[in-house]
Amino acid sequence: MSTERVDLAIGKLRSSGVRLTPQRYAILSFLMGTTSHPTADEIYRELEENFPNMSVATIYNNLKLFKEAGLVRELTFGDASSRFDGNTTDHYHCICVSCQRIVDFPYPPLSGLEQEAQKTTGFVIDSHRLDFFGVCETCQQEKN
Amino acid sequence: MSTERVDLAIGKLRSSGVRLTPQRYAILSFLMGTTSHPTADEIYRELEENFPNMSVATIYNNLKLFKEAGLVRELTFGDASSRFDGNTTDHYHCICVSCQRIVDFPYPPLSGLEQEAQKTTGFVIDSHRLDFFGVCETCQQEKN
DNA sequence: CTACTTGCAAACTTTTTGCTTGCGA
DNA sequence: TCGCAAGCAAAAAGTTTGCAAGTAG
Repeated sequence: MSTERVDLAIGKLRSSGVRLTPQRYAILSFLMGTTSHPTADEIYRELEENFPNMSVATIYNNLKLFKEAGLVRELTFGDASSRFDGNTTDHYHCICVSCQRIVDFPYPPLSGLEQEAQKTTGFVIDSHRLDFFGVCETCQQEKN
Repeated sequence: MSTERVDLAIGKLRSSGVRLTPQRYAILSFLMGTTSHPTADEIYRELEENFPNMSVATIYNNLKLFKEAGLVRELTFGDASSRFDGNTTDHYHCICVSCQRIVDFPYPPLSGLEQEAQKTTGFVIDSHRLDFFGVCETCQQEKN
């Protein structure tokens, strides 16, 4: 992918006093350039080659920073570590219960349902998350 | 709440060779009788009074058992430990981003959307989870 | 130059596991 | 009695924190 979106995001960060370091750039650009929804550890191993001395703490620090800046989303499931999604456009997720793969499901947000939930519960809702669980195509074939 | 639903659930368990112990019964009946979506530790502290010697491992073992039997659902969020829901009827959740409270939002399942996701992603979907994030009524008032 | 960041290691939290004793059926 | 379950403690896994040294702006 082009570096444009990454540079734009980094620019946004820098305007609020955040510094640009090679590690930070690498983490963000890896996340924004993949649809694999990696764990912190997967990011760590991916970047290890280029940053042999990088520590996991740096990964976590930056993921937290990106999350707070709204550049990245954290996805958690019961039986595993958090996964991170550098795609913040509208979409939901399908999770394979067999191989844990996460696949994007692009779909317009359920705004009507948010309003419904507001009415029913009295909450002021500002976001929602929808995950589907099932078996991916690859794992379906392996069953044969 | 009445113990009927609990007894029914326990009966279902027992028919598959699972024994009824006082701890097991207490954990399940507490979960089925609350809408507070407690963590394992909260369950532990709640039952501590009646079972001073109970260990956390017992809580976890039983929660796992209940989950596998479909009597209980596990809810996970990024920044905290798992929460457990003894209500397995159709509903979604609203999570307060301020006080972390979880409130049920009864709503018929989005079966149409499951089919849509199947078509788009090639998954065979068998369930989904929908969470709304926002501010609950109590926390809205505290802001004033 | 001076904070912000990194790297490192230790600490912490949550959950799981191994093993012995206890107890439900 | 027999085998599942509880209790206990230690281990595992993921994430956070404190601090010294490095570096971006």
